[in-house]
Amino acid sequence: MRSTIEAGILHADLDAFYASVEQRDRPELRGRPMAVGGGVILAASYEARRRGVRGPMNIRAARALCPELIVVPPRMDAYTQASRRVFEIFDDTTPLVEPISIDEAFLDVSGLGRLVGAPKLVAARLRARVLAEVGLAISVGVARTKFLAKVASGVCKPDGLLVVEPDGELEFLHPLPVGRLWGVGPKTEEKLGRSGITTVGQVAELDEVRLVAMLGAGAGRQMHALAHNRDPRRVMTGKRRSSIGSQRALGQRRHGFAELEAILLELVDHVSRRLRDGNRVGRTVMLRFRFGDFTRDTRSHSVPEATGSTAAFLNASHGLLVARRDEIERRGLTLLGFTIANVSPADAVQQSLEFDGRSAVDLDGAVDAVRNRYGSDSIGRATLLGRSNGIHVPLLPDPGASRP
DNA sequence: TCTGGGGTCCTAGGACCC
DNA sequence: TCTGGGGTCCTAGGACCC
Repeated sequence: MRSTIEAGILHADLDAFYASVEQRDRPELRGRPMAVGGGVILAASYEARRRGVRGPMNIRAARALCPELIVVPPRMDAYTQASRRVFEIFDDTTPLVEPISIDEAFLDVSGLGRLVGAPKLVAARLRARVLAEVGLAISVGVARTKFLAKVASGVCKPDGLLVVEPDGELEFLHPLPVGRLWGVGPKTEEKLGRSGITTVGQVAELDEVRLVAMLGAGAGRQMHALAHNRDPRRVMTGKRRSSIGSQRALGQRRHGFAELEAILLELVDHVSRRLRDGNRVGRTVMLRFRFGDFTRDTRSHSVPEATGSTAAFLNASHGLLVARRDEIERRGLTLLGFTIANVSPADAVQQSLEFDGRSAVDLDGAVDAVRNRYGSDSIGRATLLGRSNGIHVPLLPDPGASRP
C-alpha cells in the first residue's frame, strides 16, 4: 500500500567532483589515488579517500598517509564548464531545479509521474544521462523532503541511487549519527555528545525546549523538526547570491603593509568586476582577517547607496584595513578576504506600497501595479523585499533565472 | 591535519526613530 | 533621579556547508 504523498524530491550530488573531472580528462589518473590541490587538498579521488586522504588536509600530511598520491592543480574553468552541462541536464529533467553549489542541486520531480515516470525511474535516467553525456558519476537520493533526499544521497555515495519510501522514513533516519542532521557540525556535535546524544533518534526523544536551551532558538527548533522528519521547505527556483567575495591565503611570511594594500586592491578589483559582470550592485563591504595564530575576524561597513564602483568599494575597505594596521603588524596576517554583501540586481524594477501594520499586505495589488506599469511580460522574477534587511520572499516562479 | 576559497544563515547588542 | 514599547538598520561574530 502506497502513501498518498510520494517521494518526489531528488538530491543530485556529483561524486568527488573536481577529482572526477581530472580523471575523466586524463586517463592516466583513473584508478589511482589522486587529488586536486592548491596549498591544501580541495578534492580527493575515492582511491585516495580509501587511504585516509581528505579535504582540507595539507598536501604534506596527505602524502604521509599515501606516498604515491598524485596531486594536480585545480582547473576551475573545466569544473565550471562540466557543472553547466550537468545543470542543463537537470533543467531538461524538470523546471523545478534549486542549485546548491557547483556540484549539487535539488530537483522536484513529483509532478512528472504520469508523463515521464516515477521518481526512481527519473533518477535512474538522470544518472545515466550525466554519465553518458558528461562522463561523470552522480549520486541521487530520492525522498519526500529535501532533508531526507540529501541524507539519502550522502548514504548511497559513490555512484549510488537510494529511494527513501514514505513508510520507511523514521527507520532510515533515527539510527543515523547526529552529524547527518543539517546544521550540525563539529561544535554542535560535541555539545550534544556531552549529554550523551549521538544519534538522530536520541535527538527525537528530546523536548524542543531542551534543545532550544542547548543550541539557541533557531538551531534548536530546526534540529527538533528534522529529527522528527518535519521539513516543509519547497524546492525553490530563482535564488540569487546575496554576497560575492574573494580571499587570499598569505602563508606564514610577514607582509609589509604596502603589500597588503596591493593585495586588497587586486581583490577589490576582481570582485567588483564579477559584480558588474552579473549586472548587480552592492552596499556592504566586509574584510575578513586571519591572523598569525589562525584566529579570525571580520569588519564591515555599509555605504549609503548600492553601487558597483571599484573606487567606492576600495575606499570603504581600505579604511577598514588601515584601522587595523597596528594589530596586523603586531600579530601578522595569514589571510585577507574581501566580500561585497547586500547584493541586488542593478536593474530591479521595484514597486513599494505602504501599509499600516494591521492590514494585510496587498501582494496581488503590487504585482498588478508592476505589470500595468512595465507590461505583463516584463516580470521575470518577482520578489517581496521586506523593509527588514534580508527577507526576500519570492512571489512568482522564475522561468528565466540564470544559474549562479 | 597546523589551515583553501567560496558561500549561507543566525544571533545579539547598540544607534536611532516614533 | 525616571523611564515604555515597537521597530529598523548596522556591525560583529559564530557556526556551518561544499
